[in-house]
Amino acid sequence: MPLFTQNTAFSYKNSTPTILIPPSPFNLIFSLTCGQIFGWKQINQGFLGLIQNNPFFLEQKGDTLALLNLGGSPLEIDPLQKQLSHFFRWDDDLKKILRSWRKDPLLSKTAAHFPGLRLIRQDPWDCLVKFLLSICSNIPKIEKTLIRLSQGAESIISVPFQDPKTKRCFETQLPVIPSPSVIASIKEEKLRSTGMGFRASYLKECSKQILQGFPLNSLKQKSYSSAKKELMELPGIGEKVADCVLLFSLDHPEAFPVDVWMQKILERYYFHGKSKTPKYLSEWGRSHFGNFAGYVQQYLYHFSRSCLKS
DNA sequence: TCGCAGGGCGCCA
DNA sequence: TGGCGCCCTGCG
Repeated sequence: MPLFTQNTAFSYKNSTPTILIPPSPFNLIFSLTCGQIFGWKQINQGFLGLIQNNPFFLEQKGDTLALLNLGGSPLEIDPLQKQLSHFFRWDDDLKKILRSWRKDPLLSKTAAHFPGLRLIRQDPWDCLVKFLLSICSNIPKIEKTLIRLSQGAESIISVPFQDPKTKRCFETQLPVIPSPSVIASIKEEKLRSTGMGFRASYLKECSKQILQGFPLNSLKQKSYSSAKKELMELPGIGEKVADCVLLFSLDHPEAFPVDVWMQKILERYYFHGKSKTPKYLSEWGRSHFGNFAGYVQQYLYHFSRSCLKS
């Protein structure tokens, strides 16, 4: 059985949203579609997804953010504001970060392309699982696997939704990542049958190690290099996945994940087309761009994928 | 039918 | 240290 099911179809138009004033600059669409997070469903200009396993519908209208809490229990505005602020890293001074890019023509260009793109602070276990599944994969495939995994673990959340334009009602399924203890108890063959293939052994072994006391959450308090070293001792976590988990969930905004898209744009614009290894580029990125190299990475990554496909 | 892909790993030179 | 094949799956 799903953990949570609404009795009546949720209609955005007939519901009263909570209005929040996000800091400027902030852009919901860029922040949720730039590739740093999986599992959010875009419905017209809004998004349906989970924050700390509670379902929300978010829609930005100019300088305000309309938010509908689709969870069972009502939430008060102050804790909600804090939750959103934490999730979207509204505590980062993005204006200051962007000002420091002025001397770099490429960064200035990307900042103009995606105004208000913010890093998101995800749950560490959630983030680790999703980036483990991203190894040699793509977003549609990852999302299918997440649905099957949470269906198998009976942790899926179903939200009936009425499209405000077409009036059509449909059920949206939002996958909740099963806990390490649940995943560790699932047979590897069953994990494989969700479509994750060879990643199943990585996921199961990571779950076991976390159950045995691997201090995932406390890596926030460690230095970037020692946190990364520890993370890479987990099976299936290499340079790139470790940097993604550090950047998107463990409060290390200096992390600089380098995948094929980042490699392409960095070699082209900073190394005159000369070939460099991902490890070299990741270290270069951190030392060249400094404490908030992760923001540079996200803007360059999104720019590379959106504008340099050819 | 086959090659490929938003890595990681183990093997080998 | 770097190059290579393999790992699952889905897609063109």
